[in-house]
This record gives sequence, C-alpha cells and structure tokens, in this order.
Amino acid sequence: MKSTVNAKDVAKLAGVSQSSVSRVFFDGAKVTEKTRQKVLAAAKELGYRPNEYARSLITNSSKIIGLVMKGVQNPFYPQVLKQFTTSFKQHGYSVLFVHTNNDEIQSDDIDTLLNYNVAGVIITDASMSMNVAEAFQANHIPLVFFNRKLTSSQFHSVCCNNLNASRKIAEYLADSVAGPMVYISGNEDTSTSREREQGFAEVLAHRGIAYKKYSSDFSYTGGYETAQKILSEGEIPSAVFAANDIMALGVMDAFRKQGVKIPEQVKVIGFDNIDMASWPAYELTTWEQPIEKMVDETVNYLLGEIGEYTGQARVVEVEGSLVERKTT
Amino acid sequence: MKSTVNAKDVAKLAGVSQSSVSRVFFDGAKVTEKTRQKVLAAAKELGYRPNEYARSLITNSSKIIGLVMKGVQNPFYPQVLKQFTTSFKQHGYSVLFVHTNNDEIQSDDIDTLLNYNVAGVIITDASMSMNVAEAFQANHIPLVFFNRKLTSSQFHSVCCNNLNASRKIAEYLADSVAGPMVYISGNEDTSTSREREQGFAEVLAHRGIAYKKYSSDFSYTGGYETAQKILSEGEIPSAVFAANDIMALGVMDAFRKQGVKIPEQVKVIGFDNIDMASWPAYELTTWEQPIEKMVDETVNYLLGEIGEYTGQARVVEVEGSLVERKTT
DNA sequence: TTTCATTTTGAATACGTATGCAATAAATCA
DNA sequence: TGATTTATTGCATACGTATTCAAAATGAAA
Repeated sequence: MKSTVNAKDVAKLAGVSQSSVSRVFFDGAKVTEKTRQKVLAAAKELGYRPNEYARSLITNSSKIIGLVMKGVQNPFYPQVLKQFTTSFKQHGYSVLFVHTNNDEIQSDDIDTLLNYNVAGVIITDASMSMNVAEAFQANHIPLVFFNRKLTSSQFHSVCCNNLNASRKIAEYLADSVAGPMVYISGNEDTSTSREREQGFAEVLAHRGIAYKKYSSDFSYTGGYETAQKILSEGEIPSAVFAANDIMALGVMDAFRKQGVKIPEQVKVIGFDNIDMASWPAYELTTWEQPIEKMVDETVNYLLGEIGEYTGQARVVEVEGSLVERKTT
Repeated sequence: MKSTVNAKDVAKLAGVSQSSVSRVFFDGAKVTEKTRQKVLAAAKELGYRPNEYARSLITNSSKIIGLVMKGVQNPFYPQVLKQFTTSFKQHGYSVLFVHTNNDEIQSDDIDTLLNYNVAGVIITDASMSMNVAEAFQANHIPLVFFNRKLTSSQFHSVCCNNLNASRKIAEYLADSVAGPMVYISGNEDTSTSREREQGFAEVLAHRGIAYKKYSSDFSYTGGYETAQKILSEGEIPSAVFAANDIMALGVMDAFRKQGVKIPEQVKVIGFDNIDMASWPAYELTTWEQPIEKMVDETVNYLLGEIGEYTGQARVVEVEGSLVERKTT
C-alpha cells in the first residue's frame, strides 16, 4: 500500500545512511563505487525514485522550463514545441506547457510559472507586458522571447534575422518583376511582422518600386480574405510577400479560385518554410527559419543563465535562407 | 536579495500563525474573514505565493497532468493539446508536455512523469507497452489513452466511435458509387486505423463492394506516395477512404498532379476534420472528431479519479459526424 | 608501524507547507 | 451572567531530499 519508497528505505536496505543514497542520485557528489553499487541495487529492488518535489524544495530550483505559446494553429509552432521538448529532455529538463488564448499572457499563467519556480521561461508568439516580464527578472528566472523582438533591450530574444531576410526577399522579387508589390502583415504589434515589412520596404524604396501594405493576422483565413480584398480592388500586383507561410497559402488559394495564375500573373512568397510549403499543391517559395539553430541558441542561453545568473540580455539573430520553389 | 518570501514571513507581518496563512491559501480550510483579509493584505504586500513543491511534498500529490504526444505534425494534435491545456487550467492543473520520438513512450519519459508524481496521464498517439502502463496503475495514477483503444480492457480510453463512423462513411460512399474502393491505413499497430478499416470493410462486404487496402503511416507524404502507387497500378478506384485527413490531402495532391479529377473520377474522404480540410484548395469531405467532447470526457474522468481513485477503466466512445464537402 | 593528509560517510538540520491536536475565542443557550 | 457547544487559531510535526560539519576510514609518506 505504501507506494512511496524513500531514500531512508533504500538506505536501510543497503546498510548505509540516507545521505549516501542522496549522493548516489545527485550528480556531482562523491561516493565510493562500492556503496554506489549497494545503493543502486537496493534502489532497484525497492523501485526507488527520487522525489522531485523534495529535491526542488531543498535546492530551491527546478528542472522545469515554462513554454508559453499561443498560435498552435500555425504549424511552425508545434514544430518548435517538439524541438524544445526533445532538446531540453537531453539536458534533464521537462517542459511545462502554457497556452495563452489572448494576445497577452495571463497573469495567472505567470503565477503558475512562478509557483513552480521554473528554471527558465520561453515566450513564443504571445506578446507580454513589461511588468510581467519583470516579475521573472525579479526572481532571477531567465527569460527568452522566441521569434519575437522587443523594443526594450532588457530582455533576451532569439529570432531569425528578419530584416536581412526580407531585404533578400525584396531583392529576389525585384530582380524578376517590375510592377507594384504587396506586403501582407501579420498582427501589427509583433516585431516579426514589422521587421519583415521594414526590410522589404527599404529595398523596394531604394529600387523605386511601389508596394502596398495590407494588414492581416498570421492566419490562413486572414491571408485568404486579404487576397480577395486585393483582387476586389482591381489590379493584380506583380508579387505578394506574406509575413508567414500559412497566410501565403491562403493567398494562393484565393488567387487560384479567381483564376489568377501563380507565378505567371502574380508571384507569391512566404516566410517560415513550414512542411506544407513543400506540398505539391503549393510548392511555395519561402524563407526558411532555421528552427534548430534558434532552438539551440535559446537552450544554450537558458542553460547558461540557469547555471549562473547574469541577467544580461541580448538579441540573437540567426540567419535563414531562401527556399526557391514554384510560386516565384 | 531574498526573493523567496514564505508563509512564515506573511504570518509575522499579518500577526497570525503560519498555519493561518496556509489555511487562507488552501481551498477548503476554514478561516475567519478578518484574518483572511489580514493575511491577504500581508501576502500582497510581500508578494507571497505558495511554494508548489512544498505543497506537493506534504500532500503527496501534484497539480500536474502529464500529456504524452507524438504526432505533432498532424494538426489534429496541436488542437488537442490546446484544448487540454485550457481545460485543465480552469481546474487548476498544469500540463507537463512529453514528446516521444519513437513509436513507444520511452522509459525515461515514464520516470519523469513518476518523479513529478503527476496527478494523471494522457497518452495520445504513442502506443505503450503494458508493463509501462502498469507502472502508473501501481502508483494509483489515473491514465487515459486518448484516441487509442487497447485490446486490454484494464485501461481507460477515450476515442471517437471509429467503427460506427467508418460504417457511415462506407454507406455514404456506397450510396453514390459502385466500383471498387480503397482504404489507406495509418500505422497498422494503432486501434484507430484498424477500427476504421473494420467498419468500412463490414459494410462494403455486406453491400458486395470490393475494396483494396494500402498501408501507410498517417502522414501527408504517406498519403501522397500511396496515391502514386495506386495510380501506378493502373485502375483508378471509385473512392478512397484515408484513415486521417492529412493523408487524404496527400492523396488529393497526388491525384490532381496526375490529372485525376476529384470527385468526378475518384471520391476522397478523410477523418478528423482538421482546419485544413475546409481550405478552398481541398474542401475535403471528412468525419469530424468531436474534440471538445473527447477532451471533456477525458478531463472529467481524470478529475474524478484524482478525487477518489477507483482504478476502474472503461472505453468511452464519442460520436462524431460526417462533414460533407466537395470531394465526394 | 606511526603520522599525517585526504577522501568518504553519517548525523543533524533546513527547505516551505499542510494538518492533527490542544488551546483559545466566539457563539449559543439557559 | 455562567455553562456548554462550536468555530477558529497556534503549536508542533511530518513530507523527502540536499548539504554542512564532524567523525571515521582510507591512503600516502616516513
């Protein structure tokens, strides 16, 4: 009936002290090989496993990473989730998943993360008010904004080099097309959307090419409806740059439904390189975000800060690359 | 510097005992309204929050649900993840996300869940050996197989009524088409794939319609390649039933690429009703899995067992419905 | 062997909370 | 008011582990 076997039980069976049992299961403690074997044998016989809560209580630290996510509809993020989970597992950390419905992370979500004294926090997609982020800083909990850059430089963030990417995209399009273009933004309050427009706009201005901007929301439906709106306004642009792939797919479907040929009449380019971009139905030209590199950067930073908290924040920008397919 | 303010600090400031502080923050304990106010005021002033680890240690229970998932590529699952997270949040539980790479959940994943003494476990997609599941039973941790039914009746499972669904699908197809059909299975070791074939086969046999089965793997690429194979074998079936939507989309793309008209030459039907099924590029007829109902059933069962462990397992099957679109 | 330095072990304590039990305060009733 | 019941509070303890410090054991040197 007593299913919880503890270190003392193991110690008794192994004929050692509870301290020794603790040392065997705590990395970095010194134990004789002989006692280690005795303890391991006893532990195996009793089915002992260290209680993570007692551990966290005494060490005042945890092996949990809080991962805050919003847009699970965008296949980019499940991919990110998967990578983070596997990467952290290799380092002995588990992932507490927090889903935010609203644009801003809820304060009770923050409470949850603080209550569990998470070792680190990753915020993807959801924006976050300053004072909330400061709650983590006050508790010396390292925090990374993933794929989001803040205006304030006091927070660490890891993202793709959006400016450079969108410049390259603009050059690429401008090299093969002359007429006016369209940029479809995601949610306007995100750095990704703003930066992708900025680089795009810079190059087009320099080249003397006009572009029109439509506001959307990073969703398929958003892209679809925006494309309908574009068509309803009469002239077909020479190229459309959507701030992410999932919108680009919506754009393509809307264009095709109206008989607009891609890429003959209009070129379409996205951002992310999600799995679907390579599907035969789309063959979307896009910018590949190097998820692995971004995840590695994030994990390394967090592990570093967990080891020794410095609180120093930096904006890490990882380079991606253009993936050319059939829509340009 | 001392960021950890504990119940004793609050007690001192409020002029009460630590016990009273504990009682204020523990649901179901009795405290005078007066002391409650004093404590809450002091707690707010100091920024106190109960330490979840000390709590779990003393109560020998946790507010964490382990969610084991594999196929994040299939958009059905991120949706499920989202629903579970929001639903559990409402009940005060957090979700520990575990991603399995292999078909079978790893033993160190189990260890993780046991170390954290999770209140309950949900297994989606990943299959699981018996002895592993028994580890949870031995610790009186309620377990639900979500969208997977086991041969053994000793485990609780919640899924869509696949048999009934696939029968309806077969009848629906048989009503409008005569020729031989095709069933594309997912991974053969899953109950979902087997049951969906079974119901389909039953009805077709009864109606005297032939069908051929192709083995695939629940992925887009799997569906795509299977369709190519079907075409390479010469005759185009009158209808294709794919065991999930994502495969069906692959099938459609492969057919279209070869100029095969849907639904004129071949009807295609999927299973899940993922977002993409309604995209204009596909307009896929499919069977809707009632995710909300399935999630509710799972959550209710788990909460019940967490409240009072009975260990009784049942197979809960939820009815879905046919969503008719343009591919049939 | 003896001495000393070094490594390993055990005893005791602390982490922050919930809870049984006794004591106290409040409330009810006569 | 005083007696008796009831509700609330405080004290002390326990949960299972990591870790300090002293004691013991081991190893090296003489």
